[in-house]
Amino acid sequence: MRGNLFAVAVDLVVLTVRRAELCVLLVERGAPPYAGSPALPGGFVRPDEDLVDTAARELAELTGATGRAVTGHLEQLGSYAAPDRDPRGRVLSVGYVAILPDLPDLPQPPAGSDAPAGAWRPVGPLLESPAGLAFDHDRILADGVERARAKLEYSTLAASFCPPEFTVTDLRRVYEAVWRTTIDPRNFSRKVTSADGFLEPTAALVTGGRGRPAQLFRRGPATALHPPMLRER
Amino acid sequence: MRGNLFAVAVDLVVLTVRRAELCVLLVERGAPPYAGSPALPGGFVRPDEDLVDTAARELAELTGATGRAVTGHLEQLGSYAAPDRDPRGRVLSVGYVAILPDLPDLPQPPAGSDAPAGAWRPVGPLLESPAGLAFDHDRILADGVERARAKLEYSTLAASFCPPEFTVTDLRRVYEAVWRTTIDPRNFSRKVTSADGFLEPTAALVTGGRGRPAQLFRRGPATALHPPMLRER
DNA sequence: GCAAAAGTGTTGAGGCTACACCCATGG
DNA sequence: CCATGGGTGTAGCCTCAACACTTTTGC
Repeated sequence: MRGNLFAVAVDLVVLTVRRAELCVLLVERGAPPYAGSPALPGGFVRPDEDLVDTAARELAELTGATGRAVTGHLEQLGSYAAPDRDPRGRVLSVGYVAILPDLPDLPQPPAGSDAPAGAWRPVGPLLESPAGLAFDHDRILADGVERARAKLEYSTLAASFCPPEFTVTDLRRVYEAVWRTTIDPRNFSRKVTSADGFLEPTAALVTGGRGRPAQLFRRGPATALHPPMLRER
Repeated sequence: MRGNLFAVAVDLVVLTVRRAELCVLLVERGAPPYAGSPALPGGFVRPDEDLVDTAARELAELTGATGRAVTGHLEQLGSYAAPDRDPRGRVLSVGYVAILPDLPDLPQPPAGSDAPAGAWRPVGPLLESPAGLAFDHDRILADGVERARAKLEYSTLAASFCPPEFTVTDLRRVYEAVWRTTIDPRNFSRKVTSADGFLEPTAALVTGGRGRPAQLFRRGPATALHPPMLRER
């Protein structure tokens, strides 16, 4: 074994859709380096943790997920270990992407936690003028967003942005927000309801809005989407 | 910064196609743990290296790439850090996938190197009865092969398995070997030659085989493949 | 000539886009 | 009644799988 050792951290790209925009959860750094700068939430891997355990623990701390099973998605994005990425020394950061439904009560820090409050920020401005985030988090964020955009095409990941029960329009708004595009509602509806295992109808309808009530769906067992949803080129 | 530190290694899944089979480059471990077992080639990250630099250095040592620019592909696969994956202590391994054309002179160790000789092994038996490899390399291998299989669908990665100039049949044999399937040669030819930026024709033809001589191509500038190549389901 | 491999033409099935049209609700 | 959003029908376009057919070589 060699003498050059690394601290290993996990940083999270937590994504959701709020008000028709793709948003990421950022925290403000309280200590140097980059004190006061916005950053991706993260922390060091503990002695007996595997990477995904660290990611899940961090996510639970952020969302205050005590018991409430968050219906989201969590996957490894990649590792970042440029020699000068952290002035304190050699730190390898493993990025994870988390997808959550829009939980209205999320940005409140759990009472008694030492974690700083997180805040949802639209990703658009962050990606266009990437000057703000600490460390190399601008790049991790960009890679995470690109991963999510790509996976909408050929997987059922979009349902992870939605609450347990949702309408076809809710799902379409996810695609439109993440891809920053518009999709024909009628063709979209036909496509996702006929894709095997994507959506399972419930008995309920949504009333209260204008217009005809919409069918409510739960996500089905499929994870891959065949044929894929096509993004415009 | 915390006191629990990791050694960080890079392990390579080096893939090629030989005799119509997808093969991986394995080495034999010379020292404990797992002395004598086959393993993925790899090594520790040096103090001033970024991860991809370590991967490229390891690959160059394996291929004896002194000057000869290898035309292949190298990309990060993911990180593996289960607490008990290495009996010596806490080791995080970053997997990389490398794609090379079939270089007939590869398994010879470069003279004077301390690296053990690598040997090409077909991946089929390794994936079907995964008992042989050291550490968690069976899983890293499986993940690397799955990455390569998936990327053939929507990228021009297959050309990285070929020498600088190749025929449409060479390219088709790559798909057939990696996917373990058969593809109609006539439809395949039309598809890849009409895909924008995938193949650039050269003036040369290949003679010497039976049948009509084939057009030689170089790889074009495209990296994405639209529309994708479809795998049977 | 014959086998083998490269490459072109054609046809039918199915997915996609675009849009006309109908359904069900709130005001 | 009418605006609004949910959902179905359908026509034209494009891609794909399948396969007949032509081209060009080695033997």
